[in-house]
Amino acid sequence: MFHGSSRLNLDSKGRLAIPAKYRDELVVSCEGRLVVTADPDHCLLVYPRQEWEPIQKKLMSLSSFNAKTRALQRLLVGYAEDVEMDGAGRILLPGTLRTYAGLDKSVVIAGQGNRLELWDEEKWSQQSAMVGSLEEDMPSELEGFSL
Amino acid sequence: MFHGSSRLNLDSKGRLAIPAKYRDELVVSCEGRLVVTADPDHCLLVYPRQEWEPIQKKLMSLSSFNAKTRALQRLLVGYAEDVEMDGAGRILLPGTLRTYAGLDKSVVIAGQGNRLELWDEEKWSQQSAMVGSLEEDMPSELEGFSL
DNA sequence: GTGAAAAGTGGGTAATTGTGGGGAATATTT
DNA sequence: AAATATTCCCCACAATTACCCACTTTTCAC
Repeated sequence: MFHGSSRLNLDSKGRLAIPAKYRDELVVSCEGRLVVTADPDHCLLVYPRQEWEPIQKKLMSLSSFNAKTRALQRLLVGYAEDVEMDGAGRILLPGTLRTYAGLDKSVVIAGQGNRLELWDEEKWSQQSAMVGSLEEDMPSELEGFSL
Repeated sequence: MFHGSSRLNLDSKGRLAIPAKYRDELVVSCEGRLVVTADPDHCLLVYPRQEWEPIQKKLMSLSSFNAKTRALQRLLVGYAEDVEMDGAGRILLPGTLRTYAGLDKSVVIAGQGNRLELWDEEKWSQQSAMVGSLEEDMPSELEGFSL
């Protein structure tokens, strides 16, 4: 399970050096074979390959006759790219994904359980600020849940 | 299962170079024999031939006494064309289909499980943006589903 | 503090992939 | 039958990517 975040830079070729704290786990769990895809909130999701596969399967098994579902399938599956870590523990982020998430240089990588998330630094700050007032409009799932 | 997308150009003759990452799979699964057809969302669908056949069978087995069904049959089956990859891994897109999907030069090809989708670049961006507010009106199928 | 190891950074080169077009062969139209 | 357009097969150039090596900075042990 991934957690914690780091601020780091993409290099001039659009490569991302995976922080050492995640690297070992990734090598063990999937030999550096990852899937990167787009998230509706305009960040990128990074999964070990075998974590991703059931998700894609599930997604594509949904009915095609609902516009929201189709849009979700197209986004998540359509953007999902296989990538592999190079000898130095880096991955090359495909241009389409970099564009989608507005990543240029300064990014934040954050562990989120079974996946990592990749944010443009600016967007990450806004996102952090957005939690705001937790009191209102919390979904009912959270009834009785305490931190 | 296909996934991931590329931005590429049709050449002046209306040919599409299938990206290398899909090419091998297509050669293995159907020796480059494909079926291209129209999608209600004004993109094109590209199936390996043996993936398409059961879909067409299923479609034509539906009752003809429903206007929506008839429209769907006419679109999908009526536009379906056989195409083959040439030596360089390219397919020639029939003019009718190119017109239907509004493809001129800049297109996006996206893997969607058992098929590929072909979009005019502009339309693809709009489509990506459409996921928008995930919170509202998600189909009940997605209850309890998490990424 | 000093040295050794690990992590982060940058770039060169070769191979693969994407793109464009020439021209022969085939089909379509007049 | 001639003229026109379409499709196919080929080659050539351009762009991108994979793979490798080298250097700098940080971290940690002693």
